[in-house]
Amino acid sequence: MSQPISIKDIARKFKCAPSTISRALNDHPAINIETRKTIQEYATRIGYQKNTISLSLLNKQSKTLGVILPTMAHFHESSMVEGMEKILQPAGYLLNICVTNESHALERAYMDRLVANRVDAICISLSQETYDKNRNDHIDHAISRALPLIFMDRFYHAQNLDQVITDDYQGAFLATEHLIQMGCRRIAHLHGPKGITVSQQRFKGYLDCLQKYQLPFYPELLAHVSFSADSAVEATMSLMDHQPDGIFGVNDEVCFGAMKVIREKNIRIPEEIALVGFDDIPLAQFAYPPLSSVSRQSRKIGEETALLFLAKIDGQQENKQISLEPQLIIRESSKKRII
Amino acid sequence: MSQPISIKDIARKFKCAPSTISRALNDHPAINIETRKTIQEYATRIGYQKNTISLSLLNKQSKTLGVILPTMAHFHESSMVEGMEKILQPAGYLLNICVTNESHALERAYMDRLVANRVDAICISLSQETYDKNRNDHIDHAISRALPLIFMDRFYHAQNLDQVITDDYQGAFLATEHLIQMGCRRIAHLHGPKGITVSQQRFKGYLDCLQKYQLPFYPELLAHVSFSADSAVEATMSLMDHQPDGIFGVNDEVCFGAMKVIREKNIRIPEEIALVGFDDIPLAQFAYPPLSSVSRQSRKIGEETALLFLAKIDGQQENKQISLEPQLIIRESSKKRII
DNA sequence: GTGAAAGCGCTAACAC
DNA sequence: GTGTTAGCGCTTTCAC
Repeated sequence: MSQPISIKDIARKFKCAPSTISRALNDHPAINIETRKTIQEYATRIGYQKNTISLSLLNKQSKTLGVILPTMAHFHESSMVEGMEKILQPAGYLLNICVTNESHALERAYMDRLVANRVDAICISLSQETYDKNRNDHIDHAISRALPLIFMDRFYHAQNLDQVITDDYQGAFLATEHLIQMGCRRIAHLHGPKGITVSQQRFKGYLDCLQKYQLPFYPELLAHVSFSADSAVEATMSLMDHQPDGIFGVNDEVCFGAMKVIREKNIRIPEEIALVGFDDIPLAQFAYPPLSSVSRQSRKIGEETALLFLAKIDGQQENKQISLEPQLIIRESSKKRII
Repeated sequence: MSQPISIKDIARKFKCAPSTISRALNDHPAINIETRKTIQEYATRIGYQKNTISLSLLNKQSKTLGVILPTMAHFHESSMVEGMEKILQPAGYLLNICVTNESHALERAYMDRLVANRVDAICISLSQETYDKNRNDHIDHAISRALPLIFMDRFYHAQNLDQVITDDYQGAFLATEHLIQMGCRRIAHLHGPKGITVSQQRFKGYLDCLQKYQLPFYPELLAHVSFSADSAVEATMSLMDHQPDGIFGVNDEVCFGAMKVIREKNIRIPEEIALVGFDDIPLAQFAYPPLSSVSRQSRKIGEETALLFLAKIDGQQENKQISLEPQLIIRESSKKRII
């Protein structure tokens, strides 16, 4: 493996000092303009690439962000990443992406590694295990390091930190309210994994909305699922014994699972059971029937996170909590024809 | 922003040389076992984290891989990444993920940046524009640098390089053959974006299969789509004028789009039109009716890429082409009841 | 206008 | 068993 070309190699070629080459390549005005051009040309020709590692060491900034995510294989997470890249690529930043698979141990390990790598900030969506076990020392540790830490999507209970989240509570409220307005009176909820804030907030929004409209909460109309369509099959089956006339699912995938079960029982959607999901994945409108959903602007979460980071390194001191408004998208799965 | 603790700080504390601290932290046998323990304990207590940047500079390896992808928001790509992480995290590698959005310019920019960052290898899934414009100098340049370069998923036409791909041709052949065996005689194809190898290979598999079974190829049964469900709507509409009795879609998303159009025309699936997609995304089995699909083991592509990289840095010289077998998953969307 | 030297944080070869 | 020194690739201050 041939060694990459260094500034010294070029200096030897031109019989001058490395510092001259450095200046020339950085367009330093002190260097003779012609010498500059010649050197720059030569450098590109032989394929010289600055070693940014040495610069990181020197400048104490790596121009790299750490991103820790519980998973990657959902539209929501990958959209967040795309949103971040959109803003950060032009700003010269690279992303170190780490998938924890909801494991606390991996989250810790990645956190340490990112710190060791001297990333300029860490953007994190906490793993379920971290919530479950309530083991936050790695988080507190990072905070005490004065390493910018931005919570994306899933928030962390602590005095004002930097966070960019969607208002899951409000989104759930909107979804439930819509079902009520469509005439549903026995609204079931496919509850996400316990302990995850996202699940809790959506459940809370659902509950509070029922209460506001003075509808009773039936515990038998609650079923737990993970975030997959698969997990919703059994859960929906169990709900079917209790005649729901509406279902609010913790995300769109579980609604796809529920719809399959409902169709197979020859129950009509939305006439007999109306459905609303969450996330508004691209396939939601291609469900049968097209699935109503709460959009949480996944891409925007990524963009806002990136902008928040840029503001921070630009000297912004105070921490900021950004909460994005969810948007209810109404499609056939919930359009009961009522007066 | 408080400076991170360095080995020098610890040395000052213990009134000894930095090298002693370095040795102690690395469990060097020469150091008194007790001193070692004391120093290690102290280091963890005050939250010392080795600066891996300086190590990268020293060892000329960054323990980081560059991953360049055209997009991130599809099951296939994000699964590949998850597969890579699964293998590479335990091996101590971090991933620099770059999304090109199918843009050649971004691909170049990212490539340069990754080289400048001295990543230990680059795993790339080429952008459409790179194929279209046939501008490969950035690729050739990387190759000439002796920087390990692994082509994932979308391959590069050149003498034996390292590549991990799925046999798209065979997958398409299987899908088409299955439709023929189900009695389809006028099989339409939703052709992916022009120029992309994946699209071309699938089209070729479809064509060759028709030929093998001596079925004519009807140009009017070909429609072009991007990889989204949305793009398939118009394309499928245009196909409907030509009475296809089967559709092979370039991926599952476009089949979701096609199915919506077909359902709205009250045409029965699979009786009148049978469908087969590609990728076997998790939602395929929750389509209405459940969608047959060719699985291309996305996660495994990532795993194999990671393993190939590990083998390479372990000294394996020859380049390797790994082609993963696609698997046809038959569901209701293509199960015509025939004798 | 250009060179020499120091230093970012760490390790390893070489002393003692 | 521990200290000294050099050096990874680059920039920058200070000379000249």
